[in-house]
Order: sequence, then structure tokens, then C-alpha cells
Amino acid sequence: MPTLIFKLNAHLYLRDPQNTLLGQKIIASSVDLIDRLGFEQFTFKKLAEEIHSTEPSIYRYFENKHRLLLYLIGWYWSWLEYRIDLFTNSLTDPKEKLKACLRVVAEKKSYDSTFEFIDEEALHRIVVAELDKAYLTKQVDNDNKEGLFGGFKSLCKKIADWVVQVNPNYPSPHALVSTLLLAAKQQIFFADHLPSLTNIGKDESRYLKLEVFLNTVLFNSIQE
Amino acid sequence: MPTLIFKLNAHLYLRDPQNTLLGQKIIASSVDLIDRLGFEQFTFKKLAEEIHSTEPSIYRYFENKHRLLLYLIGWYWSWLEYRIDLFTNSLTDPKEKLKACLRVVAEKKSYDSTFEFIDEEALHRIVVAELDKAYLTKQVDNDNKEGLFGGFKSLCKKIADWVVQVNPNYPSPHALVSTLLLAAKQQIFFADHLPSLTNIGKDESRYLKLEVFLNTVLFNSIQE
DNA sequence: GCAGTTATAATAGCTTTACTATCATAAAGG
DNA sequence: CCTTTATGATAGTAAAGCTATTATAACTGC
Repeated sequence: MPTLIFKLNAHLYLRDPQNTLLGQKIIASSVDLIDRLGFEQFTFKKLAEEIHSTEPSIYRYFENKHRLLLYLIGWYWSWLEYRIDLFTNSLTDPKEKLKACLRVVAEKKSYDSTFEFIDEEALHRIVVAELDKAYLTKQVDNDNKEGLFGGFKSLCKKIADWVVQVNPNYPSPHALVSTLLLAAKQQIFFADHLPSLTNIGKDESRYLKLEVFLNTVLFNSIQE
Repeated sequence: MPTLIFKLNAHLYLRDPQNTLLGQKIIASSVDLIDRLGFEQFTFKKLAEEIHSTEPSIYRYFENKHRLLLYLIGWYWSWLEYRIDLFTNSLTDPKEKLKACLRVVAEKKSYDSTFEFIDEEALHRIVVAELDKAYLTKQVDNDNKEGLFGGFKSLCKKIADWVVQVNPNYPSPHALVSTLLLAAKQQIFFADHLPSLTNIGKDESRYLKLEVFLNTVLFNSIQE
């Protein structure tokens, strides 16, 4: 299998971390560290210690830790869209595409050997716990101008287009899709920490329950 | 009209800010400052300057700025539930209650003179921009044990109960309600900053569009 | 094989944040 | 009037989030 690399928006980094050994170590270890410590407790200093490098070296790759988070999340959305493409490519019916898409969104995430130095399971936990912090900032408009949320927007557009194909009269395809994409991670978080806010449990059946929930909301909302 | 005061979980504060002049100034000014600066840039030092007090004095009311945020958000949910009660009290049909409830959730928020020193419009912007940061932390389980998310959970339960009354067979009432409550603020944020993720605009019609969106998703999802 | 560029490391330092400790003073309550 | 108790004033600490400087190693072109 050929090695794949996602081409992410160049404003996300100062030096492309995919091109160098140090860069790859930064990515791999930051996924691990943010997952373990949470984004607030994560610092470039701790990351530097972890990979036996130094703070200034990391700053040559990423302007600050917020950009690094945006990079990881951008990578996640690229990966998710890549997976969705994989499972919808052979389908023609937009309804079927949507179903396959929601399956990918809701499914349990595990290590994808196509991408060597990223632990997708940990990255998914990061998305669940930290995604909203990526855009809920005072610099959101500047970040958006630089295209730093391109991954999320691109995926949302793709799915919304299928919604429109199913029902051209449905008035809020983008709102519905962004709601569902966020609900997918919120419900996982609630199941783990605030269970009274969800009906999805902690056991392995959660992924199927989540998929059913997303399907119900989506298809009932857009029914012709 | 009698003056109302919400009784919030006592773990949210060290000294009840509603009882003293300094406490009220802390609340009023923190709403203003967090709204203007965002939660990250907001510090107790800046707040102290604003109200001509000192950092240690504020620390006597709130353990840290995260607790203060939880307090404000807890207050917001209490206020929203109070408003929902106000508009659903006279209704008997759970469908009608749900409709009235979604109207309150989606409506434009403006200053409520029942509560003197809180600017509900600014507080709503804070909820839109900062709510997720209240629970997306590594201490979420401890905070939850102390009951710091009681306001959100209480409201979610109340609405989910009405959903169950409308359709006792719907399998995910809590997931649906938490999704909708969060969607209400996410869509406002997207309309303001990432418009391609929503179909709700910037003009005054947004509140009605949001209400319609929430209604469609809710009632189509739970239809018998 | 040498000169020049470039990546990384090593070290230091600066400002701000988040928080604590100590002491003084003023107001409120019994 | 004496004593709690709230607030203010001041100082200080550890860590976070950067930046600057210099050294060294590696690789690049000639």
C-alpha cells in the first residue's frame, strides 16, 4: 500500500512536520501528551522533554500550542473525510452515502496503519475533548481567514451536498450536518463523564447506538 | 415584583457573591469582562482593577476563574429554566410545552430586570462562546461529583421528560435534548464566525430560523 | 574537501498568569 | 467597646508562554 500524506493548510505550521524526523516526533508525541494531560496542562516544554528536544526547536514548527491543536484537528478531519470517501465511493444513492458516512463518523476509531506516526484512537479522544477549543477563541475570525478550519468545513459541505440531493427542499442542511458532527463527539464525552445527558452507554454497544441516533435525527429531519 | 435570587450549588463559590456588594460587583463585572476579552484573556487581576478591588479579595469568593465561569453558566441555566417554567406553566400538552420551551431556548436574550446586576445578553454570549470549556476539562468528573453541572442536567431532564410524555418509545430523549441545547448555541456561534457551517444568518431573523430548525429536528425525530 | 547554508540544541531571560501569605484597617455585631 | 469578619495593600512564588543568542552538527553545492 502506498504511503499517504495529507496536504494540510500551510498556515497551520511554520515548518511542515511531516517532512522531518523531529516534526514526526512532535506530532506523534503531542497526540500522546495532549491525550494524557489535556490541552490546558500540555506545554511545549513538557513535549520537548518527552522527545528529548527543546522548546525553541518546537517553536520552529508551530507558532504556538493552539496552532498545533488546529493542525492535529485538521489532520483528523482530513482522515475522517478520507475514510468517508473510501466507504462511499462505490455508492451512488445519496441516502446510502449518508448512511455509510454516519457509520464512519460513529464507528470506534482504531489505529490506521496507513499513517504511521499517528495514533488515531488517541487523536479521536483529543477531538472529543478539545475540538471546541479550536474555534471557541477570540481569534476565530483571523484563524478562519487563514483557512485553518478548512477540514471541518470541507467535510460539512460534502455531507450537506448529499442531504440536498436527498431532499432539495430541506432548508438547513449545513446546520443539520454540523450539529450531527458535533453531537457525535459530545455524546461520547457525555457517556464517559456526564451520563445523564445521553442515552449512549460506556460499553461497546455505544458506537451502534450513536450511529442509530445520528441516523434517526438525520433521516427524520430531512424526510421529504 | 419580588426580587428573585437563584440558589446555586454552594460548591461553586467560597463566599456567596449574591450576599455582598463586592460579590455583586464581581459577578456583574466578570460578565462584562469575559464577554469582552474571552475567557482565556480574562484574569482575576484585570477583574480586580475593573472593580477597584484586589486579586486576593476575589479569591475569597471564587477558588479560581474556572469556578467563576461554572458559577455564571450555572446561573444562566437556572435563569433559562426559570423562563421555561414561566412559559410552560399554563400549558398541559407536552407537545405545546416543548414548543414553548424551544422558543425560549432560541429567542433573542435581553436584559431581564428581575435580576439587577446580571446582563443576560452578555451572559448569553458568554454561554455561546465558553460553555464547552466549562466541562471539557480533566477535572470534569470531580466537578460533576460536586454537582457543578446541576443546572444543565436539571434542564435537560425536565425537557427529556416532556419528550418521553410525547413518545414513550423514543430511545434517546436525553441525547436528543442535550444535542439540541448545544446546537442552539453552536449555530449562533457559527452564524457569527463560520457561516458555511450553518443556515442561520446574522440578521434578526436568526432567532426564528433557529427555533424552526430546533423544532424540525425535535418533532421529526420523536414522531410516533 | 571546503564554504556556506540550514536544522537542532543549549542556555538564558522576560512577561504574564495563577495563586498564596502576611499584615493592616475598617465596618458590623453582640 | 471589644471582637469578629470583610476588604485592602503589598509582596512573593512557580509555572507558562514566549524570544533571543550562540554553538554545533549535518547536509549541499562547488
